[in-house]
Amino acid sequence: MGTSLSIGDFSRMTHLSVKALRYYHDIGLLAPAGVDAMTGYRSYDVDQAPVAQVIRRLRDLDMPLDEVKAVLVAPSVATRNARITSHLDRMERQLAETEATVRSLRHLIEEPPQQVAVEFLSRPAASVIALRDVVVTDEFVDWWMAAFTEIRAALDASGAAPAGPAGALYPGTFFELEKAEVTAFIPAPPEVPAPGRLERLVIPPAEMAVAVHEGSFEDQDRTYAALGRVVAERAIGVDGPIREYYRVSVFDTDDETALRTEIGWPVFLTAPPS
Amino acid sequence: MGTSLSIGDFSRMTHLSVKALRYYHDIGLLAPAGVDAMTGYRSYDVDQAPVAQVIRRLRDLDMPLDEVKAVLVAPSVATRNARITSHLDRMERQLAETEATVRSLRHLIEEPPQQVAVEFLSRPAASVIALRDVVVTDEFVDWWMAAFTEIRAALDASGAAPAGPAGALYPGTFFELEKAEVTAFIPAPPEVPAPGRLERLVIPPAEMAVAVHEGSFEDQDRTYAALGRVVAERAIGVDGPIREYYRVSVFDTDDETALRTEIGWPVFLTAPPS
DNA sequence: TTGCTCCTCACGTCACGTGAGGTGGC
DNA sequence: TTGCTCCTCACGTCACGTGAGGTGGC
Repeated sequence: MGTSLSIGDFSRMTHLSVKALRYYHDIGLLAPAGVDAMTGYRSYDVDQAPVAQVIRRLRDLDMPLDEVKAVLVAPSVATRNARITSHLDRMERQLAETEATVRSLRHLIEEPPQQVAVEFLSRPAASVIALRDVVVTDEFVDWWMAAFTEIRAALDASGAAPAGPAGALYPGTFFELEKAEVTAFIPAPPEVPAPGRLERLVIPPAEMAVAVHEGSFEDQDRTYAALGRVVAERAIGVDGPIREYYRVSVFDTDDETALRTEIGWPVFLTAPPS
Repeated sequence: MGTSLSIGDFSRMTHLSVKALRYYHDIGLLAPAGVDAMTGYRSYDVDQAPVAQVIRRLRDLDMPLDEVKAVLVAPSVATRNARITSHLDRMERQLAETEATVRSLRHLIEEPPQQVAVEFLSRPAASVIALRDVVVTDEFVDWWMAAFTEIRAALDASGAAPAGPAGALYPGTFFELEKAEVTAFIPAPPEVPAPGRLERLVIPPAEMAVAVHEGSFEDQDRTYAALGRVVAERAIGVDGPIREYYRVSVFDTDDETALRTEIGWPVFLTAPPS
C-alpha cells in the first residue's frame, strides 16, 4: 500500500488532466484506489502512477481508449507487448502515408494538371480466381495486400501462370459511402482451384473508358478526375462497378513511380471502339 | 463552363464521400455549381474537381476545415502556399514528437523505473526578467521556445549575463486543466531593462522538494511521479506553483540525453533542509 | 468567513457516418 | 412497378473540455 493522493495531486504527478482522470474512472479504465462515500472525493494511490503514465503515453500516440484498456488487462507481458507493437506498426504505416500525402500535395500544387490519355474499349468476359469482401476505405490498403497475396498463393500452389493482369471491381458506393463489396481477382485457367475464402468467378464483359494512372496510389484521384471529366463530356456513363487493372503493382516493383494502374469507368459506347 | 455532374459522379471523380460533399456545402466550403429549386438535387461542375482534390489532400493531412477554407480563399498564391507550408511544418513537428513518444514508450516498457534522487531545500527570492502568459498545454512547446528566445534576446541586447539559470512557474491548474498563466524567467541584474511584453518580477522564495530530470521533456512525467511520490510520503505539500529550472536546455545542447531540468515541488519543510 | 478543492450534471466540440423516411426519373 | 439516386432531418461518434451550480474542510 502506498500513500493516497487527491485527484489534483495525482493529476500533477501524472500530467493527466482532472477531467481526463474522472473520465477514465467513469469508463472503468483507471478507477481511483478509493472513493469517499460521503463526499464522492476520489483518492489515488501513488502506486497507480505508472499505470497512469502508460495510459498517457498510449493516448499521446492516439491509441483509442478501448485498445488502451485491452493493453492494460492483457493476461501476459507477451500479449501486452504484441498489442503495443501492433499499434506502433500502424502508426509507422500512417507516418509513411502522411509523408506520401505531403509529397503528393506538393506535387499537386507545383505541377500543372497533366493531360491523361483516355481510351474507349470493350473488355471480354474473364474467368478468374477472386476474393469478395465488404471493405471500408480505411482498411482498404491492408485488405488489398492480403487479398492479392492470397490469390497469388493459390495460383502459385497450382503452378499455373495468371491468364491476365490482376484487377478489382469497385462499386460506385465504395467511393460514395466509403464502404462496399469489393472484388479482387486474377484471371486463371480453369484447372486452378479456388481454396478457402477464394472463389471462381466470371468477370462480365464491359464497355469502358480507360486511363492509365502512373505512380503511387496517393495521386490516383487526379486520374479519376480526368477520366470522369472525359466521360461526362464525351460519353454516356452507365451503372456498374469501376474496374482497376494492376499492370505494374507493388508486387512487381519497389519503385512507386513505376506503378501502372489501369482505371476503367463503365460507359455506353455510342460509336464502335476505335 | 464545364459539364455538370450529379453528386454521385462527382464523388466517384474526387473520392470524397457524398456525405462529406453535402457537409462541405452546408458549411460553405465547396458549394455545388447549381441546386435544383424543385428537387434540391445538387449539381457539380467538372471544373470543381481540382478544388475538391485540394480539399481532400488537406483533409488527409488532418487540416481543420476552417484552415482549409482559409487556404482556398487566400488572396494570393503566396498567401496560400504560406498557409499550406505552415501546416506542413506543424505536421513535421508532430511527426518528430510522435517518434519521440514511441521511443519514450519503449523506454518506459523496457527500463525498470529508476530511482530519482530528491532533495529538500530553500530557494531565495530572485529578481528576474519574465514573460507571463496564459498558455494551453497544446501550444506549450512553441510558447516556451518563443518566451526564452525573447528573454535571452533582452539580456543579450543589454550585454548582461544571466544571474542564474532560466526557470518557469507552473500553477497546479496548468497540469489539471491544461491551461494556466505560466511565467518564464531568467534572473538578471537590476540594470537590464524589460522591453515589450517582458517585465521585471521578483520570484518569491520557496521551500521545495527538487529532483533533476535527465533527458527529453517527453519523459518528464516519470520524474514528476517520483517526486510526487516522495512528497506524498515524506513531506507536506503546500500551495504554490511548481518550478522548473533549466540547468541544461535545448539552448545549450542538441543532444536530448544531455538535457537537465530541475523540478521543484513546493513543500512545508518540517525539518531544517539537509 | 473566504478560497480552494472537489463533486455532478448538461452541453459543446469536430467532421462527418448512420439510419429513417421520403421523393423523382427511368 | 421496381431500383436507383437523391433529398432532409435527427442522432451517434470519440475523448474529453467548458461552464454552471453546489459542497466540504481549513
